[in-house]
Amino acid sequence: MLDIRLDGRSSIYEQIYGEIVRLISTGALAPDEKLPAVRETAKKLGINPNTVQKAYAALEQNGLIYSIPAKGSYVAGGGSAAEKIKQEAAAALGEAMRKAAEAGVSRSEADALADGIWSDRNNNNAPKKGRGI
Amino acid sequence: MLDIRLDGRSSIYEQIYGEIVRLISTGALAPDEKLPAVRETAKKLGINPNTVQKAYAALEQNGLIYSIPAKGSYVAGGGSAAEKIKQEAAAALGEAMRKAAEAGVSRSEADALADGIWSDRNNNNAPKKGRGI
DNA sequence: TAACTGTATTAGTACGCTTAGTACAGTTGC
DNA sequence: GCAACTGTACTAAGCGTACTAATACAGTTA
Repeated sequence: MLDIRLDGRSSIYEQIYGEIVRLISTGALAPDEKLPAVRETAKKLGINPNTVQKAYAALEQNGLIYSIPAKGSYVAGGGSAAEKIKQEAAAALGEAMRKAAEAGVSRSEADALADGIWSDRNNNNAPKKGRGI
Repeated sequence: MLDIRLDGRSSIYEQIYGEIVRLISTGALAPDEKLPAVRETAKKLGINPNTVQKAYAALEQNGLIYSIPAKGSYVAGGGSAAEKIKQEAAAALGEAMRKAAEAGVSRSEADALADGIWSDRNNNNAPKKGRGI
């Protein structure tokens, strides 16, 4: 399930955290779906179970998963996990916009960037506002 | 010149780095203007000169300033420093947009965020594109 | 020559990441 | 009931890195 390559770009537990976040946000992990066990993941990746447990604990602390002792860890139900991830991403986006504006990036330049991200062919949700961003 | 408060939000040299970046991007430090000496800044802040030197070295490595041994450190000329800062901010903005889109943030939601940042009263540069963002 | 400049070296300290070992309590399936 | 699984907790150690400091060096300037 987890497709994690232990390259050195960040710490192991952060990679596990990010990979699970990605799987949740893309829908690959559905709400209330069971995550692989701590020991199983550790064995598959050839790392210490404590490292995986650290990632799971961080996920639970952020409300993205919930764990039941002696049963397993599960994706937070009701879509709340994906919603939290989305809210955090939106907050980070706002912060990046603020810094960009401070550095002199104009709105039309931000427009051009967004054009490349939210390309028209995939823009199938949420109606446009009158004047645009 | 440098208005730096050594609060614990980040390391000292990073705060010095960020403060100089801010001064350059806002135009408070003009191209080819001389920066305060390493020892002078260190003395004013009550820290070790090496800490200031580390910030200056990072700034030079990123092309934002240039240093001449035994003379001083200067803001990169021709506006290239401010341009670099702007480019980096734009790159960071694009990355935040990519992550936000992956997490499910719609374009109209990004629109709303941008409305709060690039508010109309300050939008005095760069013409709008037809369709917006 | 004296006072300044940036630069380099070395070292101490602190912190984070990871591993390892051990243990506990609860659930599940036979 | 028992064995095998589950998450959880704790301590200890090794390792690498980040940060800061103390010191010394070499070059420029007046």
